[in-house]
Amino acid sequence: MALRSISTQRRRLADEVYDQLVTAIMDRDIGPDDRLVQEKLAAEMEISRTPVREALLRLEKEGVLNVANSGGFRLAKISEEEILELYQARAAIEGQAARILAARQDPEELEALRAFIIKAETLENPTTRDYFVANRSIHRQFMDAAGNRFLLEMFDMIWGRAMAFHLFAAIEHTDISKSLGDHIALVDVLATGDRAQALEQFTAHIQDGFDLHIDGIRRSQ
Amino acid sequence: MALRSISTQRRRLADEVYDQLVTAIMDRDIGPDDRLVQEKLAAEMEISRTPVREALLRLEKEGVLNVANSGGFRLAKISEEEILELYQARAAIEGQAARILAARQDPEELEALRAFIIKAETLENPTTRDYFVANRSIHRQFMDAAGNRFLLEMFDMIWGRAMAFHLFAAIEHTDISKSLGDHIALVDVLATGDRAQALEQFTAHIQDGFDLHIDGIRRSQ
DNA sequence: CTGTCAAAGACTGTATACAGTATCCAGAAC
DNA sequence: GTTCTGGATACTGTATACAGTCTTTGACAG
Repeated sequence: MALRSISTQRRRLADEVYDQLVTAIMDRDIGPDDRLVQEKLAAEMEISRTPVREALLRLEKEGVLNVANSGGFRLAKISEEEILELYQARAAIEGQAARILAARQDPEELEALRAFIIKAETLENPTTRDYFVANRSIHRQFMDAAGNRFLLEMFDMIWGRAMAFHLFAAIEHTDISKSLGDHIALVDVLATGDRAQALEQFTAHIQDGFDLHIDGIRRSQ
Repeated sequence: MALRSISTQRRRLADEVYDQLVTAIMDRDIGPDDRLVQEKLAAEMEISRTPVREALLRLEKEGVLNVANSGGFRLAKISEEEILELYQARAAIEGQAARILAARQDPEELEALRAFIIKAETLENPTTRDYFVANRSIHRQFMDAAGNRFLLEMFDMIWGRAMAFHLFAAIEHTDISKSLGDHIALVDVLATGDRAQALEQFTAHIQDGFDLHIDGIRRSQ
């Protein structure tokens, strides 16, 4: 008998702090004007500075936070330029996953993807955030299926940063049914086995997202 | 006029430790059997445990180190499977950069790349490591030219990990002149402006690297 | 009113101390 | 001889203490 270890990885306080900060940022509890100071956060959370410091430095290395010149950390700003770069990076990562999946062309796998998409997009009265979460989970599922841990890691990095930057708050909640058609079409192109075409279509899909995004930003200004 | 800040970022002791560990790994001063213990390293470097801990945790998060079950950190092992994934990720990142460069098709930029390649490959009695470094710097130059900071970040992540894993030690020192032709040909395809073709050729170039690599590993066993 | 200098304050980085947990070993029990 | 069980050991995570640096502010000189 081989029992799995109960907790594969010890949970550190720093991880807890990290998670709390991330959700706080996503929930807009932390805004661009807030200054995050180690001592204050530690006091607030009733722990010592050490784990707080660790979490803050991690977020800084990930590009989510910047050191403020007067000490403390601030939310990093993102420019329109950087948004474009983020989408370009997405296209690179997810396009490659598409190539891999198209080359493999595993019918079972593709069927599972279809099922996943339909399930994920069955939302009642979805908010913008619901839509975002569903969209992300669908795209992540493609990545997961491709089975390359580095690509997956980069995917999470990109989307994590996007969330941190409230990047999708500007997106109008688009028609789900249209999007569903899009995602299913992505599976269809994988089924053809044409790698170049798969890449192209994924890239185009992401490009659509970008256009929508920029449009949303422009209109919200 | 926009003057750059003198010291963009304060240098922390942890960074120093990190760098030392990375070079030690690359120089094989740290092998797969060594156990890295915070206290011992700290004592050896005559500093406290805090910055050492920080550096070790960073390397762990980057996948270079693993926590050993008996405490301390060990070099992470990499499988042949993971090497493939690493190359796939490379293809994704660098292929996208190629698309960007081909789309831009800036003659000056391409000329600069050519010059860089020729300069970088002018090596006398190069060792395997010299070759590796030159190759890396050439590829990085392409990425740099593409001008996407996320792609560049991922590039560094991938190559950093590759170095940490001694991934290129197995590669026989191949004929530089052949490789030079290859790299110049990469610039040529960018000059045509054909994005799909550019992607294809970069991917093929990286595939060649992979084949060589696997071959090297197989032969060294 | 403006510019300069000094002192205070705020925060960080580093060191050290403390507590908890997992591992390993020795000796007892069978 | 093998297996179990304490206890010592080793190492980490967290807290706290200390020292240095950067910013800001206030007073004074021009």
